[in-house]
Amino acid sequence: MRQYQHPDRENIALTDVLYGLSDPTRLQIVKMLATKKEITCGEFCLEISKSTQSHHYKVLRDTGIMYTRLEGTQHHNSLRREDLDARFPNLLDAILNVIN
Amino acid sequence: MRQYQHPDRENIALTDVLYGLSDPTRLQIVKMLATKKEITCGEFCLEISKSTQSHHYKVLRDTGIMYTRLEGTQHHNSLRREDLDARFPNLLDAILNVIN
DNA sequence: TCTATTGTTCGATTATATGCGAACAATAGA
DNA sequence: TCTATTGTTCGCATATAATCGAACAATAGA
Repeated sequence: MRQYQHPDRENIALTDVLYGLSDPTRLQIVKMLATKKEITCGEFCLEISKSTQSHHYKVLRDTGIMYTRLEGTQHHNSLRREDLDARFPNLLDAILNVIN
Repeated sequence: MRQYQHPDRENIALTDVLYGLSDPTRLQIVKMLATKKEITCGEFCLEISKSTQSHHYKVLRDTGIMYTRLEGTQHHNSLRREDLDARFPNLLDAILNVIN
């Protein structure tokens, strides 16, 4: 693979984003993404198989939540905060601020 | 049936709410609920079968998004705005304010 | 008591989602 | 060139979701 297809900002759909965030593992990933500029896949330290991790990364990319930049063998992931804030003001903050 | 089981405020889970709102039909229902105090099932005027409607109502009740009050043969539905705002400040507003 | 109204539940079908191991692809570095 | 590292894709199994028609339950009103 050379590069990923990330949806343009205007093509990010609310229901897709809500779906993307409705899985506990993916919400956990997003919370971690919110704390740093970029995180590589390995740094998430998830206790699930690599293929399942890849599945969740793909969902997050496809729904427009996460951006993945390739550099060598590593994938640097970041939260698409500006795009999400522009499309859905306050949504991400409201979700990230929830105390469990 | 006599009455429905609605989750208590403290048992409403973020991922459940996000899942509940991630379906276009359910999001549409919630948007309508936000415009009135109560809406009966029939008043939603959805173009899907009654059984599918009931399924979505059940999801919205089970996830803590909607409250259903029985009165005669009609079910009066309302958005659990106070409970949702208390659990997840600004979340509902952020979602309802999205312009499509 | 009978009938219409309102909405749910049941049973089935089809579609999506989640999860895993194994195989694969791309790159970095020895 | 060979090997280790990083992460994806494939193929499959299982679970969950969405949808429908038909049957059912509860109530209101004639």
